[in-house]
Amino acid sequence: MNIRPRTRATSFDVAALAGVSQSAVSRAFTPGSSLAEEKRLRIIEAARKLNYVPNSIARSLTTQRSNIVAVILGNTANPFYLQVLEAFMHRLQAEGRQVLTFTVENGGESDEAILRVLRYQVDGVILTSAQLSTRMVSLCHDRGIPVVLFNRYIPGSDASGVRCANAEGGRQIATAFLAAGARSFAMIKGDPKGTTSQDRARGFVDRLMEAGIGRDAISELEGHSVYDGAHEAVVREFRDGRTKIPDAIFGINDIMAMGAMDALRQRFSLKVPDDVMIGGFDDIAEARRFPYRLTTVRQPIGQMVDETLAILHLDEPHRPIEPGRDVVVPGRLIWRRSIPAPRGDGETKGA
Amino acid sequence: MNIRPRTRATSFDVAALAGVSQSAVSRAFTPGSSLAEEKRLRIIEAARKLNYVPNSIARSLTTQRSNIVAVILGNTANPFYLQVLEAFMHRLQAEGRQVLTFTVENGGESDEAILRVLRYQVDGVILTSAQLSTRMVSLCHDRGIPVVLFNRYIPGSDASGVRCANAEGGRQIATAFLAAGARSFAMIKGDPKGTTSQDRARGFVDRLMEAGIGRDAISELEGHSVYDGAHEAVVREFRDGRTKIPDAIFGINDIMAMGAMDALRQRFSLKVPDDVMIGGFDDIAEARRFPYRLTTVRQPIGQMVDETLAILHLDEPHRPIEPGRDVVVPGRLIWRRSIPAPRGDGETKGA
DNA sequence: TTGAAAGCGCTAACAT
DNA sequence: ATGTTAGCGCTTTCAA
Repeated sequence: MNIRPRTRATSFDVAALAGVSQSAVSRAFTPGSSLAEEKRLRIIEAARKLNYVPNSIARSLTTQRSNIVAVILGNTANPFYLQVLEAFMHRLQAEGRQVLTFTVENGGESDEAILRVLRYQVDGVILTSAQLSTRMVSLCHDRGIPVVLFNRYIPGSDASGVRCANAEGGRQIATAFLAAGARSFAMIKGDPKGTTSQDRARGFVDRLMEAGIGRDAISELEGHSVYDGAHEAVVREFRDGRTKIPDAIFGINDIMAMGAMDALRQRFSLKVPDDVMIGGFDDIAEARRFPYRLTTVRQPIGQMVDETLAILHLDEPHRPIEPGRDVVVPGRLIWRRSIPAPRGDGETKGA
Repeated sequence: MNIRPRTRATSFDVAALAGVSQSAVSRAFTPGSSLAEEKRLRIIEAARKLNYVPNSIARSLTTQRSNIVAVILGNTANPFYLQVLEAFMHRLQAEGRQVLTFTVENGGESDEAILRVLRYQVDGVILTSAQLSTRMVSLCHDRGIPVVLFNRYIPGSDASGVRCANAEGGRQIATAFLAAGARSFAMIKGDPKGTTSQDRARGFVDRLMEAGIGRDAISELEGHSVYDGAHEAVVREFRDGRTKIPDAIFGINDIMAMGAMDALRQRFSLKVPDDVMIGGFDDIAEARRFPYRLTTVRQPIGQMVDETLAILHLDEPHRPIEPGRDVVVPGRLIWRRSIPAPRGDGETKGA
C-alpha cells in the first residue's frame, strides 16, 4: 500500500522475484503448459506481490489472436438489439473473450466501424442491423476474420448470416389476424434496405393474399424501425379521418408495434384488440408488459447467438471461413392479448 | 479480388511497395508527423493496394496507450444503463477510441471484470452500478489507469464518481407528492448496497418528515432495481388486502416505478394518478410513453458523461489521477401524468 | 525530412 | 521441465 510502482510489473519482474526465467512466468499463466507445480505456485505468489497482470496486448502480438470479438450495432433504439448485445456479452465473457462494441447510425454503413475494429485484430465481427459493403467482407475474410450478420443477410455475399424465419413469421401473424376475423390490414415497415423488414412484410402479404385478401386492403406505413417512427406514421396516416383504420396492424418489430399501439390509444382512443388488433415481431421484454401484452413472433435469441458463435468458430482459428452461409432458425408465435385468441386459449406461457 | 493474401500486410510490405522506409509508413499514418506530402500520398496509395490496416495492438505495445476504454455494466436490465452505455459509445467513438464492454451480475462485484480489462491495458475504466473493492481501485491507479464510478460513489474511496443529486431528487418527488395532497407513502428501493438508492430514499424520507409525515406513514419495499422485482414487491405487499395502498409510491428508479404502476393496474385495477400517484427517477425513454407518462427526476446523462470523461482525461495520460473526486450534477423534475400537477400546469416539455 | 535500430511485453520454437 | 532466443508490428529516439 505504501509504494506506488508507477509502472506495471512485467513478466521479467515476476521472474526475477520468483527466481525463475521469464518464460516460466509465461507458462505459469498459460493453462496446460508444462511447469512444476511448486514453481507455478511460487510464480503466482510473486505475481500477486507485484500486482502483475499479464499483458494481453503483447500476447496478442505474438499469438495473432486478440480474444476480442467486435459487435457492431446498427439500431440501438430497438431494445431487441440491446438484448442481443447482452446475450453476446454473456456468452463471450464466459468463454474468456472480450467484446469491443460499436454503434453505427440506424441501418447505416458499417464500413468505417469495420476498418476500426480491424486495427485491433479482432478474432471475429458480429453485425446487427447494419449495412455492409462486400468489399469490407472480403477485407475481413482475407485476413482470416470471420464476419457474421445477425438478423440479416446479403444475398450473394460472402458474409454468413443468422436470422429468424422472417417470412414464415410474417405468415404466422397474418394467420392469427385472419383467424381473429380481420379483413383490412396495415403493416408498419422498418428499414427499407434491410432484408429483415422486407421478408416479414412479404410473408405477411403473401399469406393474406392466399386467403383472398386484396392488395388494396393492405396498406403500408414506414416506421423506420423505431418507436417514434411508428407512432408518428400512425398518427399521420389516420389523423385526417379520411383513411379508415384497419382491423389489424402488423408492426414489423415489437418496438414499432408498441409505438403504433400507443398512438392508436392516445390519439384515437382506440382499444386493442377490440377496435384494432396488433401483431409484432421479436418478443422483447417491454412488449410483454401489462400495457402491451403483444401477440408476437419470438426470435430465439439464445439459439441465434449459438449459431452465430458456431459460424465464428473462435476456437479453431485455422479452420477456413465458410463463405456465405445463411442460417435460419424458426420463430414461435406467442399469443398474448393484442390479437383475440381464436378459441379462447388466451395467454400462452411466456407472457 | 483474385489473390487472397491469407496474411495481413504490414508496414514493411507497404514500405517496400512504396519504395520508402518502414518508419515513413508509420509516419504516414500518424497525424502531425513530418513527412513530405508527395511521399505520404504514395504510401497511402500503396497501403490501399495492399489492404493495409495499421495494427493498433502493436502500436499500443510501444505507445503504452491502447485507446480502449472499458465500460463495466452492473445492471443491464435497467434501460437507463443501456442508455448510458450508448452515450459513452457515441462520445468515445467520436474521439476515435474503442469501447470494451463488460457486464457483471446486477450490483455484483466487478473485481474480476477489472482484472480482465486490465490485461488489455485499457486507458480508463467506467463503472456503472457495480461494486468495486478498494484494492482494485489502487490496482488501477497504480498503473495509471483512472477509474470512475458512474451514478455511484464509495465514500472514502480513491475512485472518483459522477452522480446525480440523488437526495435532492428524492426530495423533489416528495415535494411533488405533498403538493398533490398525498399523506401516506411507499417507496420501492433498489440495490441496498448502492448509495444511489439509499440517497434517493433518504432525501425522500427527510422531506416528508419535514412536512410532518410520520415515519410509519412511509413503507419500504425492495424492488432490486428491476421491473419484475418492483412488480412482485407491490403484488406481495398488497395482495392480502390488509395493507392499505398508500396515496403515493416512489420508485427509486423509473423501471421500478413502471413495474409498480403495471402491478397496481393489472392486479388491483387501480388508476394512476387517481387512486395512487407514482414518481420515478432517471427519465428513461420507456417511462415517457403513453401508458406510463411518469413524473420523474431526469438525470442529465449527457452532462454526466461529459464529467466522467473529463475526470478520465484521456487526452493527457500523464496528468496524475485525481483521487476520490465526487462530482454531483443536479437532476430536474419532469412533470407528466403520474402525479397530479399542482396548478394544472400538466405536462412539461419533454413528455 | 528521412532511415536505421532499439525496444514495447509477450509466446513459441528450440535446445538442454 | 526449464531456459535461451528470435520474433510479433509498430513507435520513437537518434543520426544523417
